Amino acid sequence: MRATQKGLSIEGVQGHNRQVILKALHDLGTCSRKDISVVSGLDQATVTRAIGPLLDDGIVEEVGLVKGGRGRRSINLDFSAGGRHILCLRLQRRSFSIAGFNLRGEPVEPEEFPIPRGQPAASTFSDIADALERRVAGLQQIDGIGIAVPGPFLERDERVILITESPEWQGFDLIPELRARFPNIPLHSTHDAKAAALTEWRHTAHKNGAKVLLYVSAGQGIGSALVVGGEVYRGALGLAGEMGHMSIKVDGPQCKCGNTGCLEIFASRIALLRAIRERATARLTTEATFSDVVAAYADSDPVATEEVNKVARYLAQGITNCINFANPDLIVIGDEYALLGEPFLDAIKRQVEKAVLPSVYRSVVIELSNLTEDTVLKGTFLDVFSQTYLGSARETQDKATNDTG
Amino acid sequence: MRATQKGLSIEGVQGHNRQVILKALHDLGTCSRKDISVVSGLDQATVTRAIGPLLDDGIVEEVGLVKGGRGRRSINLDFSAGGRHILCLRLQRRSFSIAGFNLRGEPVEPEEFPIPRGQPAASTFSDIADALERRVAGLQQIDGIGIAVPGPFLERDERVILITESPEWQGFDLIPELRARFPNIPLHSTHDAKAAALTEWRHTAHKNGAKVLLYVSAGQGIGSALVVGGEVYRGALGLAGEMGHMSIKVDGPQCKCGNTGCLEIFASRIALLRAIRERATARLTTEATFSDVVAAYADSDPVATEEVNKVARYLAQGITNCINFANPDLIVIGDEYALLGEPFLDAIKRQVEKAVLPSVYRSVVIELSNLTEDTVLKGTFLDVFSQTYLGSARETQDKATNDTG
DNA sequence: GGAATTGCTTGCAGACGACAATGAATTGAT
DNA sequence: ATCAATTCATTGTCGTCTGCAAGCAATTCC
Repeated sequence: MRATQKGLSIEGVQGHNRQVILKALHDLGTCSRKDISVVSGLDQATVTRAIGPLLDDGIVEEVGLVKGGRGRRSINLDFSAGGRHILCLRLQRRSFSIAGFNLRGEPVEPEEFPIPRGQPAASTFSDIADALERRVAGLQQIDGIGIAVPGPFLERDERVILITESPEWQGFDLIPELRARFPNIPLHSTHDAKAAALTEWRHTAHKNGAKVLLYVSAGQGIGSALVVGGEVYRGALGLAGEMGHMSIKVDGPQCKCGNTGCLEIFASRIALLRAIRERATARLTTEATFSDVVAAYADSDPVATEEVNKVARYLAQGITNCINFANPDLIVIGDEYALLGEPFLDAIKRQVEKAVLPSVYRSVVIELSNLTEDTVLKGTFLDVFSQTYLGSARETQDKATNDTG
Repeated sequence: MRATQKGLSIEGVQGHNRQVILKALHDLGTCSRKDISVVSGLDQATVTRAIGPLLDDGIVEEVGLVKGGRGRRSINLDFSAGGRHILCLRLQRRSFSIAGFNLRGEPVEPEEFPIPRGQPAASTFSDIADALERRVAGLQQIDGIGIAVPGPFLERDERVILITESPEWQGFDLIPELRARFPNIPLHSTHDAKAAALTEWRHTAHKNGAKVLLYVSAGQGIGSALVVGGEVYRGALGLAGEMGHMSIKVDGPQCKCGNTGCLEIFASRIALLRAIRERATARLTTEATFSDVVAAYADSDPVATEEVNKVARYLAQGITNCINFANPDLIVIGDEYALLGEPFLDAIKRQVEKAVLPSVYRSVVIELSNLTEDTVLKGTFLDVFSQTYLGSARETQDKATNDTG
């Protein structure tokens, strides 16, 4: 961190305050100039003057008058619903999803495309690029493209370094290729768990007043992300959050990553299904899917209960470790495992309660995600949106700041 | 994080830029107005105008002319060496240390006082308060007091929640008591590993260009702290960094903290000595101390080598987990274990190399601390200094901002 | 000793936000 | 129905602060 913080010139103040105002609008949602004035501490006049150009630029719009109260009704503001959009792509192992988002974060025509098994990266890339291209043509103005990729993702180099079970992408530089394809649109990439965490922050943590959110994405793999004060913690290379590869057993089995006893070996969906299929019963056969297990667990099937509880035990150990290291005050468990429901959550909570100091346990809330939208896609939008409009600098301070003023 | 960022008034700009300038001076060390102008991006004139009051207030002083070069010699600036001081206290289990620091971070007459074994907290408190009182009387002006405490420390409540092996302090509210004793001096408390990490950041990380430092304090206990861009990561309650209580063995022995298989059970000095004493030899008897082990390890004593290597294996596991979760680019191992030297470090590095992905291993530097000063005391100073002069807000934004302008 | 160089300081003008006053829209009491 | 009261938004004025440019200071090189 050599670069010292830059000083603020008098011109810089306006830009700074514009970002403050947009952040306030983003936090508050639909609100009046007065509201923004109050939370930002800026004068009403200053807010009015700052909003002006934002209206002209189609970033913010007036959305009618507020209802109740005495006196003049305030004019509600919100981010513009038309015109400017951010285009988001979520890459998964077997499919990819695309949606446009208006500046309010409302998705426009989300679509999902399958990726044929074993299809080479170049073909998939071509499918993706074509789908994006169609969207670019269809939307009025694209202010940014966001891409969420699975697995350990070296943000610095914008390269996925290992997608377990999916070697196709190895060596294919997706992000730079896409950037070359859309050279005029700022393109941001992120890790899917980090994106989902951001959505969870916005919808859950923020209203609880949480300061540090640990999001655990539990499903095929075990990923996680830490959100501190609204910003995702990325680490030096953007690799932070590989909770699945924290060992919970120093002398445990070898993992593909090189480590031994990784949480993922014990607690991923793959591990759970393997364990259950080994004990195949009439209900849960050797062909049992995760949905089958969810249903069986809900019905208190003994094998499902036992194996899911084992997973809960392991996951709780991983969570306990993260609590001791990162001290979050909210933990949200998302992805497929959220489907296991409250009994699963309770099993985790009971174990965590045993394993951390009482004063710490009291200070942390553990929940299952209950969002229905695609949190990864939405989080990808939030990431691009923050960087584009709210000035969340993610080090690579583009010199070509797109002139919003 | 309900509070939205505050906007900047035109007057606020000056204050903001003053902090930017002081940060630049803090980062650069002795330097000229021109140097500050360059790194901060502010006009030389602005720097000159900002420095004026700082000189008057005795925060900064001119320290002679710079040597080489053509043209007019620049006037070197540095923080003032006299006048203003910060008083720091480091509380340990068996002793406490006190030192004044001038604003350059140079300690003034460090002293260490023993804490008699079993002495009740009230008596120790009285000793501490008296010793501080003498310093307050002796130094010209005290701008702040910093206190570093060992063990899990609930910063929000300013209470130590569990000092292993030292129950005396349990229930005694040291920090509030001290604050009551020195009501006119801002008092800041921190966890010792976090303080040491700050010192390590300043002396090691900063010049390597590291972005995320993981400091591991390995000795009687295993603590740690993460420093991100110069700021210590504290978590929601200030409890972050309890690496010693991350489990490396889900089915391991029970720890006092409630968890099972905590790293501290396997890798603390206490564990190491117990293991060695159980295998007592002529050289390493049942009375062997840590120093004995260090000496024996240096001489390649087989028992010492074997047991220390075991500890290295465990510690490496903990470090690996932290790498996967926090993705630091520099790891410094400090406290007593640093005395074990390069062979110990190499053992750790070999193990970590096996357990993390190659591209990750290449991106992280692992070192032993080689600082000779008391890093905790110095870090306590840095913490208070940052909050007092550089505006590092640690949430509790005192309304009574002491007027430095 | 003068030109060139480099760093610090001063004069001036422009930008911007706070404050106060005005305008706009609405409620409720007379 | 009309007028005070209320509340939000907008406009005018003023003071502050920074950047720019010129000037001053100190030093080297010719």
